[in-house]
Amino acid sequence: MNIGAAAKSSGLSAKMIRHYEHIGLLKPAARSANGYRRYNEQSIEVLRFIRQARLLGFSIAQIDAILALWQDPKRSSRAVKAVAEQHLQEVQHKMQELMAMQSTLERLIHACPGDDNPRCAILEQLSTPNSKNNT
Amino acid sequence: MNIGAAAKSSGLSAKMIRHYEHIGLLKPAARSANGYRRYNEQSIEVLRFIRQARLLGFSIAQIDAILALWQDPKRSSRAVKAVAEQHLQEVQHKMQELMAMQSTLERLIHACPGDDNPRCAILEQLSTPNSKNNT
DNA sequence: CTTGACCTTGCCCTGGGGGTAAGGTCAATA
DNA sequence: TATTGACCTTACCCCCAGGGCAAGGTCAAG
Repeated sequence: MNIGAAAKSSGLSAKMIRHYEHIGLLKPAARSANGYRRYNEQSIEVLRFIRQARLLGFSIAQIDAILALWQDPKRSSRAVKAVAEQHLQEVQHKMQELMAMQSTLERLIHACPGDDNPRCAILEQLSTPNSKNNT
Repeated sequence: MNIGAAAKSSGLSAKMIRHYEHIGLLKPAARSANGYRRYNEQSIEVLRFIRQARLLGFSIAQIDAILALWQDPKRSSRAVKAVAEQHLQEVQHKMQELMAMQSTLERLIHACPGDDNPRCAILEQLSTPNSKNNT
């Protein structure tokens, strides 16, 4: 399997696969006589694993850790869980930031008439930095 | 006022102020005889405006648009509202992605024993790409 | 006169790749 | 046989929104 087929089969792009190899997330792929990267079923499984982890929002560094655990038969599920919990906390932190933005934005949008007049609650809030962004 | 005082007074960093000038979000600041950037009360207001908008998550491009509207007495609040609504949609879109990640992560973390054994629901999910990520 | 706090520009770094260039390879087709 | 088109290779710059650091200029106080 060349990189295109590996990409199609894993759901990653060829660019991502090369990138992951370049930054050390993947071991350098074996090469054919013509220099093409070669992939087998085992490497496809790894690529799919990475794709699933990316879809869940894990960072490359976290995937590096989880991947090592995955391939370590002496791992503890505790170690895996710890990475996932850390990622969950990051996700929840970002969600809270977004929720705060959302509620402020909704309030401002509601308070802005949205007509032909220049008067606009959004601009007024942005130009008065002393308020406390309540909902 | 030099850039350090302007930074302190606006809540931005000096680096951000230079960056905003470099990318054209800010008009080039006036310079003192020694080459230092000079800021007055008007420019501080602009910097504060930008900071408030960044805190709400607006992109630089969006701030560029809102800033132009802010300084245009013939603006319509409709135009401002449109930018805010677009940003709100982006925020909500990201929130939905994060919420999907969150529920899947919570489910997997719950299903992972977190003990000394290698068996781990998280790894099992990541290595089986055919599931549909239900809550 | 020197120290320390400013300021200047310029360059590389972050994450996670996308886009494109310039060129090599391979199988099928005219 | 020649050529076309789909692959593959490396290498470079780009995105966002700056952070960090270097090397050097400037200014006021001690």
